[in-house]
Amino acid sequence: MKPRSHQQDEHHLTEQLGATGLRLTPQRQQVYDVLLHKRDHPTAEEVFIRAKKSMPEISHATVYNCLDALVKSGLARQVTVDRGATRFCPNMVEHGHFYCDACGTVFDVDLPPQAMPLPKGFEAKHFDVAIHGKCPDCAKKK
Amino acid sequence: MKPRSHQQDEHHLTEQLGATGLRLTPQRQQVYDVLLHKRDHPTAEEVFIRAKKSMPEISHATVYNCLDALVKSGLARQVTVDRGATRFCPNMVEHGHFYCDACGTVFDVDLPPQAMPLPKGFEAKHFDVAIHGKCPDCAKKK
DNA sequence: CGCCACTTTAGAATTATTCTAAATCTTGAC
DNA sequence: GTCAAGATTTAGAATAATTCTAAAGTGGCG
Repeated sequence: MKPRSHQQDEHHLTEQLGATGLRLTPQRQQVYDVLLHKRDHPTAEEVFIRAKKSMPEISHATVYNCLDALVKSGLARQVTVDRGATRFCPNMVEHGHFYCDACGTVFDVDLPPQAMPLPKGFEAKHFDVAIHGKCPDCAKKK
Repeated sequence: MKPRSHQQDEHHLTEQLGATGLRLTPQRQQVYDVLLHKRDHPTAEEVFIRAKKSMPEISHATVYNCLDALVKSGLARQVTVDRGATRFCPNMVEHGHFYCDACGTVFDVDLPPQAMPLPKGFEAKHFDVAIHGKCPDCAKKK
């Protein structure tokens, strides 16, 4: 993976947001940084808690707003693995999610290269693959 | 598809629930009937409203409880297509879901026959594929 | 400078789901 | 059959997740 300088990152963010008619704000930057920093598919609530550490005044609604902005402009994905809270992930490469029912960890998994065969007339914009089961560690412990 | 008599249905229900240590109750029967009757992937709330029509005393919590029971015993699937409410579907054949972002309809789509390639050690129990886009009707209208 | 559109904020409101405690029903042991 | 144990249902309260609202803040541009 190519490393990217902070300036390049910022430029990238501005570009992507701009293309959707949105601005780069300190809050959006911060929320995005949180996602990049620890890629453990945090919930909105977790992002809120982490973001507050370096930006204590940030509000709950802003985090939701920022996450929406990032998702809309293609900088993050929204991942739903179960009935609970929605999770977020900055990995934009086509991939699925494996949810371990035992420990709750969410893993990124590669998607098969060939596309999903859809009936004629359907226009797919986005695929969301969630796999439930046991991760190697928990499978062993069983 | 083979038609099944009501008695056979009931037997099937009892069997499936029994295997999970659950009983067949009138409420569970009713909730299952609702799912079978109109296969439009209703939310728990919608199931509740429909179930009340022929069983007015049924309670909110019971519908959730029954849906859980059906999902646990392999009689229904829980489908998450977006941030909103969870939906339910009695089609247990391996399939994915296409969600039309324009009209909100959820369609069942066949899944490619080959399995998802998982990294070594992972044990998959259940796949959940949600595809977002436009259904043929809405794609035309655009 | 000053307007206008975009954002953020705090907190209220809404929506979705789960919990609780009491009442009811089933089943199996006797 | 009768009774206790355990499962299930009920209404409503409680919690969790998300969205809305109104007011204040920010920034670029004529």
